Amino acid sequence: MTINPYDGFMPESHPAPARFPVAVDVVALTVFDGALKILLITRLIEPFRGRLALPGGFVLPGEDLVTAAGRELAEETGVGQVPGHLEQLGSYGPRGRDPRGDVLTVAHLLLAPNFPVLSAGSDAEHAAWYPAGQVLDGELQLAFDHERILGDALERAKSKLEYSPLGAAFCGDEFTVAQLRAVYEAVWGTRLDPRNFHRKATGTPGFLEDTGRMTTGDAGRPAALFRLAGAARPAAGQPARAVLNPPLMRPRD
Amino acid sequence: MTINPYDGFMPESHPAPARFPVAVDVVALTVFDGALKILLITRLIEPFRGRLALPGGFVLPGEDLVTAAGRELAEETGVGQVPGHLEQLGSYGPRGRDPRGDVLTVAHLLLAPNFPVLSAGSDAEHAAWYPAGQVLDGELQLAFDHERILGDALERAKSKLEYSPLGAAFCGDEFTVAQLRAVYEAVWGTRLDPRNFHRKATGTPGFLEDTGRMTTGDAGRPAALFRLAGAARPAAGQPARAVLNPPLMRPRD
DNA sequence: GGATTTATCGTCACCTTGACAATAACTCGG
DNA sequence: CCGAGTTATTGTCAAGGTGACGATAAATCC
Repeated sequence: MTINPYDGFMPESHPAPARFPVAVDVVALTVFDGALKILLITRLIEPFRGRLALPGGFVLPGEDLVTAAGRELAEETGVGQVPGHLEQLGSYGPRGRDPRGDVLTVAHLLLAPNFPVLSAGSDAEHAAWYPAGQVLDGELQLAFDHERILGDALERAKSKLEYSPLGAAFCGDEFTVAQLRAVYEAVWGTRLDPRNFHRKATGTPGFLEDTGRMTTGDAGRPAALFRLAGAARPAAGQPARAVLNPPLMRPRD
Repeated sequence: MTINPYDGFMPESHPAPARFPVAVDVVALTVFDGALKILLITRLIEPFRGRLALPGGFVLPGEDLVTAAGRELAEETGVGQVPGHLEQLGSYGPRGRDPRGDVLTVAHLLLAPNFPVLSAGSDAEHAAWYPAGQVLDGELQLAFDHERILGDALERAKSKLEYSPLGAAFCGDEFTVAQLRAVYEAVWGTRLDPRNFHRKATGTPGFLEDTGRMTTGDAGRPAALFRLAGAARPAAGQPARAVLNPPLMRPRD
């Protein structure tokens, strides 16, 4: 009699389920210096030693997917807590993506304000922000199928900005309309008319909430500080929030 | 010395990755009799014996996710080939969704024309179409976390109709504007003005293509038959197609 | 043949958007 | 302190899309 905690998976005439290593990867995006940045680590072990890769790792027994994604992020950047909006992107594999064998990976998308990355201290890898454009241009090559995942992540991010308030996830708690616009411009890779953007952002009910405070010290006229309105703020981790309706469409050509 | 084909996953100081059974589930949707239907099987084995569930099963060694989803669909319905648009929905678990232990499941979404289901012949389960509304109303209870998955699938389907041409995936190769409208009405659960829908559907460049043929025999004036335009047709399985721009938004209240 | 049914074309008021003018309110360099 | 420069914000206007709904076309049903 073998000892098998999963005997229950083998009722009459059913084959035992195959078991796969399951990984989580995180496409962490942020915006600063007017450009969209992605968090990448330099692999110090084979395979793809020396190559840049998405932060990630294997799901541990007893972990859920989001838990594992948050843990990997924390381990490889030194942040104490997930600093923005984390959502599942999609699953890849298990075939043909890891030379060591079949691995299923569940990719996640993090939209966060710029947060400091402790590349020192993490034992295994250097983490740093890289311009997303350099990856797409082929200037930077990623390990595994991470370029494909990044491509999907960028498309998801672009479309999220259209119909959800998640652009604000790139900003801090309080931000100006111009800062929010800079996010849209960086993610979409286009320029937006400041006046029309201002009208749409402030005119959409349930999107922005005026804090009553203003910026000071910057060049030019002070700007009003906004925060995400309560209706648009993510409720305790769960549901991606309601809709920007009608959407704020990115220019198509 | 143990025999372990995945030794490569254990470089210095890294723990061996946990391995999970990986399942695929399929939320297959179709529209007929003016209502949105979902394909469900009656479970003949524990757990949840006798309960309705999404068709699905474990990923076999050497399979990819979509492959496995297509195979399960074929096994449990008798169809020879995936009859519509199949895409990944998202992954659930691995914790707390199967009483036998941790199982990761990758849910898929199938949007298909009504196809006949061979409930006889499949050895393990009865498959049949059920009104999606009955599940949401609580009249039908599903096994595992399948109600949650169904909820996510319906939301995805609703939003896909807004900005993608995939509503046509519910229709056959050729269809009338009214048939397409019936799809939208069933999925969204709303009535749409036939005249405005007609204007939008036929007026959107790259969406519909007039076949030149007409319906005959039905009550009322004959309708023109359309097909999905080349630009909107899915190219050889891969990319979900371009955008319905501006979108065809569902009425929000 | 007239009633009914369904498809399709038009009209009109309203709203949103893109382009862009005009001010407002600050910093900066002298 | 002053004008120049910079950024924020408020408007204006025309074009295009949408919702509501009238009118007509072309079949089936009795």
